[in-house]
Amino acid sequence: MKKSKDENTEGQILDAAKDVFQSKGMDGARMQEIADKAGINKAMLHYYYRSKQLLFEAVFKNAFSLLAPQLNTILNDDSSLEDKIKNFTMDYTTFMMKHPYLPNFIIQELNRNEDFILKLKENTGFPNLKKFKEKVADEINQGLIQPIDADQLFVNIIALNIFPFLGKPLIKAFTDKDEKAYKTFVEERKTEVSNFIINAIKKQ
Amino acid sequence: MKKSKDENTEGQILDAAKDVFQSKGMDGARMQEIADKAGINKAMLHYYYRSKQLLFEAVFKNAFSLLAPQLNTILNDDSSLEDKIKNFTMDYTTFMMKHPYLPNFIIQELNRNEDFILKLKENTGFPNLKKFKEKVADEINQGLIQPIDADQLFVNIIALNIFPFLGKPLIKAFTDKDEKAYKTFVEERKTEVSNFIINAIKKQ
DNA sequence: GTCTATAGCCAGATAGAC
DNA sequence: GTCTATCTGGCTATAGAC
Repeated sequence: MKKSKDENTEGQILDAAKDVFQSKGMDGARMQEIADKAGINKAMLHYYYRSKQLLFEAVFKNAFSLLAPQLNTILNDDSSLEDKIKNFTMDYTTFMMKHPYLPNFIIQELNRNEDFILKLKENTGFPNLKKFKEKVADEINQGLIQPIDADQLFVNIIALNIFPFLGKPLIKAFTDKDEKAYKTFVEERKTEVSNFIINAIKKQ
Repeated sequence: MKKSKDENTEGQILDAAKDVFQSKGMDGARMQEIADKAGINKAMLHYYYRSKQLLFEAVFKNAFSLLAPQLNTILNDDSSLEDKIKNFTMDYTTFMMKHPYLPNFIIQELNRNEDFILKLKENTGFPNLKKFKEKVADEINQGLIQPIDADQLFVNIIALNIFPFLGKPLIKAFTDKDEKAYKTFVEERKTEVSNFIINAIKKQ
């Protein structure tokens, strides 16, 4: 059975809570709205998750554990930097178009409570840049790419990929795009962004 | 007199509200906290701004009007693209290091209420890409830079500049930096980012 | 496990004295 | 203009019947 989550109350609550927390944030979310969306009453939320805070943490960890594996494309496989960048840009953008609230939710709640990330770092599977740094050093030594700090490159890559989803309303307003034009714009970034990055770092 | 804002109650309230709204957001902010910070009582907030919503809008418009002129560096002066990019990256990063809450506040509240940007667009002085697009087309025709869609380039530029402030907790965690190392990292981006962009677009 | 009813609290907003 | 006191409503959380 695939849909076991939808079949029990606990899973229905988590699904509903995900929707509400991701669109309204911790402070803006209402337990009543979560209950309504899950098709049960408020008392059940506390029966299963004890408090709003704990329910929120369950949703947040779930969201983060969905996002972290995406980073492994670029951090931990053995392909060339060029392939890493191409694959990551393609996969990440595709993934985000399916989960548009995710980046903003993560970013926002981490800014609201910076200690929260400490809990995440304790978990196994928290993204690690070691292998990526080695690869960058390696390709610089081989003369394949220009010298660049690996941290800076990493931030550039995720900035170019994540920002279009964080700043969607801003981008739509500045570039005068409606929803449809914005979708096309993001779709084009699947190749645009990797070309841009590769041009920036490749040896002339 | 310079500090007229601090001398009257209305200005003190706006200053306090700015601090609280920008760090807690609309939903997380408490009128009591704003009153305490302004050194007056809750009743005065309503006397001057009528409601929480209106006080929030005053703060938001104020914040946006601080941000918008920054964009004019890149949009509306007459220098070359290369100079625009260099100057914008330098100025914007310097500015943001002084107002670290600003980008996250704007982005977050626009995502919470997408209609909000419509109110801003009515104002004169809302950033416009017309001149920037002409400049890009011009330099492509002259063979100075590679062909690129002006909207994509614009988003790349602001993504690389804004993201480090939006994703600060994430960056600190991924790259294992403490507050001091993060500051140095951002400082280095003042030149790093413009070099990166110029490499990406310049004719080989 | 699931429900209804309600406790208990805290927020935004207002009345009215000074 | 500024204050204290209070209203009113909405929220999280729980008690207790089934």
